[in-house]
Amino acid sequence: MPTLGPKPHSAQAYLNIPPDTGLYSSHYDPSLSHDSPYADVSAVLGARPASPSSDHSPRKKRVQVRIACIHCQKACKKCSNTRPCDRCVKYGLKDCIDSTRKPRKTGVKRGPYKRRSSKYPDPMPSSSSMSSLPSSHTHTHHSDHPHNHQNDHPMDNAGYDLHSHTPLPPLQNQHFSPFSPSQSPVANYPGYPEQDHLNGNMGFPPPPRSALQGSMANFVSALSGPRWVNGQREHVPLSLNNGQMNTAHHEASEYGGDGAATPGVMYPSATQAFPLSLGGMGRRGGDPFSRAVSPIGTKTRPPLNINVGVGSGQSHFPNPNINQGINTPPNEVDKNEAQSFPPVLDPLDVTNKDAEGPRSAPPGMTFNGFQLSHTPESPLSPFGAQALSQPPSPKSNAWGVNANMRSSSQEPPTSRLPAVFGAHMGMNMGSFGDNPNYPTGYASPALVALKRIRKPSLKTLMSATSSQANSRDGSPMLTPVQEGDLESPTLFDQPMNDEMEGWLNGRHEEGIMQLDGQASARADREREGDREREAGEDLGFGGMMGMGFSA
DNA sequence: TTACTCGGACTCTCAAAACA
DNA sequence: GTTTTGAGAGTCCGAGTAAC
Ligand SMILES: [Zn+2]
Ligand SMILES: [Zn+2]
Repeated sequence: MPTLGPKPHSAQAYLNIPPDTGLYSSHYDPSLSHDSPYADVSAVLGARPASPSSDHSPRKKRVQVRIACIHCQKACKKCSNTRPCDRCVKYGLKDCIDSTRKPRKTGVKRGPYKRRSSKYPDPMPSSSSMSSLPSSHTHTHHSDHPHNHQNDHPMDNAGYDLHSHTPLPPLQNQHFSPFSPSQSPVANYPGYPEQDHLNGNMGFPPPPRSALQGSMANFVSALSGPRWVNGQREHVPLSLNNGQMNTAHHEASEYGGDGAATPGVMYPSATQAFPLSLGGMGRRGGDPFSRAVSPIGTKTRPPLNINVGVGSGQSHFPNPNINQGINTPPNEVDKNEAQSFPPVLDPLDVTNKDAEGPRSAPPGMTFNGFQLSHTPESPLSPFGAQALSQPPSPKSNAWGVNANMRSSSQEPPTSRLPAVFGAHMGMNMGSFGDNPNYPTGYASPALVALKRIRKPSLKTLMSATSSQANSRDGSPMLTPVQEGDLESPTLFDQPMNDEMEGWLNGRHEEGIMQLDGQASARADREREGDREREAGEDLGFGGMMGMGFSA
C-alpha cells in the first residue's frame, strides 16, 4: 500500500539476522522472484553491532515485485509476479490484477548533488568510502544512499550527509514548523520554490520527520493547525471548541459568507476528522499526516452520539403539523425555555454500505423526563433534525424541530459525525424541504424527521388543539400528553394505529372534523404547510448549547 | 490460531544534476 | 551522451490486534 507522503530513505543497513529468524530469509522464496534481477543478489550491506543476537552470516536482499496486485497492495503483503499471485491463490481472491502506479513527477528541482569524487575527491575517507564499511556507529551508511539520515545528524534536515565536505548551501527558514520541516534540500535551497508535495498543497503533507519531532508536530498541528475539510485547508482555532459561539463569523469568513451554512466547528463537514483522532475514518484517513491509530479513536463510526444541553430560542413553524404532539400552537412564535436533550446521530450515512437509507438508530430514549423522539428511520442529529417531545411541564414548550442549515442546505453527509468531544452550541435554523443536494432516494434529515413527525396520534392532536386554545389569548388549559406517549420510543414511527387509520386511507380529514373548529382550521393550515414544506418554507429557529459526546 | 491492520523499514525507478 | 545522485513512489516485514 502506498503510504501518504514520501517515505524516508533509510541507509541500507540491515540487521544480521539468521536466515531462519524470518525477517527476510524465511520470506525469501527464489521461486517467487525468479525473474527478478535481484533474486540472486546476496550482499552484506551493513551490520548493526547493536544486535547481540546477530551473527555475521550474509543476508539476502529483500526482493520485491515491481507491481503488487491490488489485494497484496492493500494488505501490505508480499505479492508475486504471477497472476493470480500466490497470495491470491492461497486465499482464493479474485481479480488479482496489477495495481496502478502514479507517474513520477517531473520538473522538480533538486538542488545541487553531492560532487562526484572524481572531480572533487573526498579528502577524508569519512564520506562514501567509509560509509560502505561496517560502521562503528549505530547507523551504517551505504554509498549509494548517503542521504536521509535525518535521525542521526542535526543537519540532515537539508538532506546532506554531514560527513561530506561539500559546502552546504545556506539554509533558509530554519525553524521548527510542523508543516514545513524543510528536510528536503529543495525546500531550503535558495531560489527553489518550496516543494509541492501531494495534491499541490504547498508543504502539505510534511516531509518525513524524526519520531519525536513528527509526533509532537502532529499533535500540535492536530490541535491548532489546519485541518482538511472537503479537500481544503481549514484553520480552526481552539477557542471554537471552548465555548464560543461565532459560527456566523466562522462560516462567513472562511467559507465565503454566502449565507449558506458551511462546514465549520458547529457543522463540520463529513470528512473532517476530530483533531485528536489520528486514525480516523478508514485506513489512513482522518489525520492526513498520520497513519497512527488513535488510542481513543475507533476504527468504525461512533454508534451513538448524545448531545446534552439547554436550549433557549424561538420556533416558528408555519406548518402546524410540525409541532403536533408537542403542544406548540401553530403559526405562532413560541418562546421557550425548554431544555433539550436530543440524541445526536448521524443524520444520514450515505457511505455506510449497510445503509440503504437513513442510518438506523437505537430505540428512543428517555432522559430526564424528556423523550427523545428519534426513530430508526429518522435519526436525529444536531447536524440534522432535532425533534423533541413533550416536556414534563405543560407550561413549557419544547422545541418541535430544530434543523440547522447544514442539514438541509449543504451537501449530504457522507461520513461520521466527527466530533467526539466538544461543545455544540450555536444557532439552529433551517428550512425543511426536499433537498436537491441529497442523492436520489435520500431526503434531507429534516424532512425525514418531519415526515415521521407529522403523523401524530389523535390524542396528540387534541393536545395540540388544546395547546392552541391555550395560547396567549387565554384559552383553556391544554391537556398534557399522557405519559405513555412520552415514553413511547417510536412515537412517530410506529404503524398507524386505529385512531390514525384516517391518515393512511385518506380519511384523515374526517377524523379531523371530529375535533373542534380549531382543529379544522388547523388541518387547513396543515395542508398549506405541506406545500410550504415542499417548498422549503418551514423554518425553525433555536439555540442550543451543550456538550456532545459519543458512545 | 488465523487473519487483519498498518507503521515504517526497505527497495526500486528514473528525472535531475554532474560529468565527459 | 553518459553516469551518478537522490528523492518519489512503491513493496512488504512484522508487531499488535481482532476475529473466529
Ligand atoms: Zn498479490
Ligand atoms: Zn493477487
